[in-house]
Amino acid sequence: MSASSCLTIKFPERDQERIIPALKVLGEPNRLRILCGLGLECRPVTDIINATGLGQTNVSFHLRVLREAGFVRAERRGPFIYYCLADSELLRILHDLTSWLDARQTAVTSDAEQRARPAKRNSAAPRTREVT
Amino acid sequence: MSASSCLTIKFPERDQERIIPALKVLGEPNRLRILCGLGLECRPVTDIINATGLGQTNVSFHLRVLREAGFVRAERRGPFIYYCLADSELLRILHDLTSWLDARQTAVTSDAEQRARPAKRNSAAPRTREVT
DNA sequence: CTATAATATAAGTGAGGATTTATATGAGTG
DNA sequence: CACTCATATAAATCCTCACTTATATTATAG
Repeated sequence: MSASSCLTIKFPERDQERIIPALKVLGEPNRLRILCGLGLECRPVTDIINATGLGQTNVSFHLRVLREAGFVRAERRGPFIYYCLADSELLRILHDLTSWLDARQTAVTSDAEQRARPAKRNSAAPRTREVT
Repeated sequence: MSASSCLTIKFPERDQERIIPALKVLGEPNRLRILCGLGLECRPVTDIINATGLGQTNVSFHLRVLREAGFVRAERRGPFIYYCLADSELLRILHDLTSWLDARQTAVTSDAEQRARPAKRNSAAPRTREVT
C-alpha cells in the first residue's frame, strides 16, 4: 500500500492549500525548536523559556501559534501552564523527514563522490545535462 | 518498529538543527505550491510559471532555493529546463502530513462539537482546565 | 485583601526574505 | 553573426512577521 500510494501520489490544490498553513507554522526555527523540544513530555512555559533562551513573551507568542494550529495543547496546573504535543504523530512525521534528510545526505555524499570522479569530462553532453 | 519508534521518539538538538533549514524552505507558500505542483513529473519552467501565475524571475528564484536544498533537480532540454522532484519520498512525507491534518481535522471537528455543547457551563472548573 | 509570580495580549519596530525591475546568460534559428 | 526565446542572476523595494516593550490577566500565598 505504501509503495502504491507513493507511486500514485498527486498533490491537488486542495491538499496544497491545506498543508501550506501548517508548514508556515513549522517553518519558523524557534517555533520548531519549541515544538521538538517538547518531545513527548508536558512542560511548563518556564521550562520552555529556559530551554530555548527566548524571551517570555516571545515564547508565549509562539506557543499561541502552535496552539491555534492544533499542534500543542495547554493545561493549567496551578500557577503554571503545561504544554505538550497534541498528537505524537506530528513528531513521527518530522522524524521521518529528518531520517529522509539524513539518508539523502548519505546518498548525496556518495553521489558527489561519483561526480568528483569525472576529471576526464566529456565537455559537451553531460555538462549541459544537469544544472546545478 | 514504527510503533516503538513512535513511542521512543526524541528530538535531539542535532536533529532539530538539521530539519530547521528544510522546513524553512518548505514553509514558504509559493515555494510549496511549486514543489507540490510538480508531483511526479518533470516540468519546464514555463509550465510552472503558468501553473502558479507567479513572475518568471520569482519562479526562478524559488526553484533555485528548492534546487539548492536538494529537493528538486533540473535538466536542460534544449532551450527549456525541466524541473522535477529529486526524490518522491519527500512528497510522501508531505502527503503523510496532509493525511494527518485531515484526520486531526476530523477529530477536532467532533471535539469542537462537544465543546460547542456546554452552553450550560460550570464557570469555574472546566474552564480553567483547558486553555484554548 | 495586597503582593507576587506565571503567562497572555497589545502595540511598535526592524530585519529577513519574497517580489519586482533590470540585466545577464544560454540555447536555437536563419 | 544577429535575433529571439527561455531562464538565471543582481539589485532595489516591499511586505510579513519575529521580537521587544508595555501592559493585562490569572493563580497563589500571606
